[in-house]
Amino acid sequence: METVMRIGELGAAAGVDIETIRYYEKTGLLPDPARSTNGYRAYGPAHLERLAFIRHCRALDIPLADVKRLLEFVACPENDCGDIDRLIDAQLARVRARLKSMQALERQLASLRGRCGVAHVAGDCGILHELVAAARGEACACHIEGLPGSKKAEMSTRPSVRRSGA
Amino acid sequence: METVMRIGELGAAAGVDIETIRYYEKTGLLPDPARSTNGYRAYGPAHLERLAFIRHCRALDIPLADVKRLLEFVACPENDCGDIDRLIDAQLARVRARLKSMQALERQLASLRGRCGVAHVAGDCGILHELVAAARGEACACHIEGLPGSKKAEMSTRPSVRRSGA
DNA sequence: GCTTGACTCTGGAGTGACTACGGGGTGTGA
DNA sequence: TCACACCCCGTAGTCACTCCAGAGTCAAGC
Repeated sequence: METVMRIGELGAAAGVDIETIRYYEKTGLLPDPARSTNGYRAYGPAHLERLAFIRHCRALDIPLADVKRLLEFVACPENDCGDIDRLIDAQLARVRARLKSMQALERQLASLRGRCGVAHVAGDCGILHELVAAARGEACACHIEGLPGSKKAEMSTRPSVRRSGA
Repeated sequence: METVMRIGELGAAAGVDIETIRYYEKTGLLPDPARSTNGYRAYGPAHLERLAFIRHCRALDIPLADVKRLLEFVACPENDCGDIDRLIDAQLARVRARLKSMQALERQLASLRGRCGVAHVAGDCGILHELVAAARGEACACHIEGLPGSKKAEMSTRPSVRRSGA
């Protein structure tokens, strides 16, 4: 059976960019594969399984450092798994906190968007007025209920953005 | 009136780290301030207002590039504000998409966590079993309803993590 | 006058998880 | 022989900060 794959095939099989695969290798998440005579990486099914595991964890937003720890548990099933519990708990807590602030965010933006329906001049734009007023600390529709970011809410002095995942 | 602030005072007034202020200056979001004879930055109330505006936008998870555009609208109120609408709409769409996937994520993790209650050995850990099975593409409790990351959901081949904001 | 400590300056590097690029080598079908 | 797709490697860029080293400034206390 020809279970040996080159990097492009592995990537296609797992739905992962080849640059990402090389990145995982470089950072020690994927073991160095064998090489064909021409120097091409030669992967087997074990690599595919491991890569799929990593991507599943990443889909769960588990940081690579934690994925690494989980992989160690997979490799050493005799270890105590209390750490796994704690790891997942911590991840769940992170996600829930983030979720809460995202929901607040959504309410704020939805409220903001309602301010400006028709095309006109920026000087009259309700959105812009609202943003400026909010920055001044005046009462604004989107800060009705002590939302994160109002000035120093419990969540973060440090908001964070990702570029749109599309 | 002594409305002139040094960077530390501005930071304290706006609740922003001074490194962040310098970063905003370097990237052109905040104009270069005047300097005292000793070379220290000297800020006025306009800087504080602008900084507060930026932070409010960032609390709404608006990327700095978009904040820059909003600031241009603030500076030129005679411009057409249709772009503001679109900008906020796009931001709202981003946030809603992200929210949806976060909710799915939360369900997945919560379901995962339920698999392993008592401390034992990793080889028997339900969480680990579930993760491995899911990576294999087998039916798993957390993928009941076509969630992102299952293999190539509409959302992203590219999950993304932030370190916990605490 | 000297020290201490808090504050400021600059430039540069590090973070996480990729993503992109440049310049080359390899393999295959026409 | 050629085009073209694939692969190699190393490096740099992305975003929004965050941290650091090494140096200068300034007021208060001794």
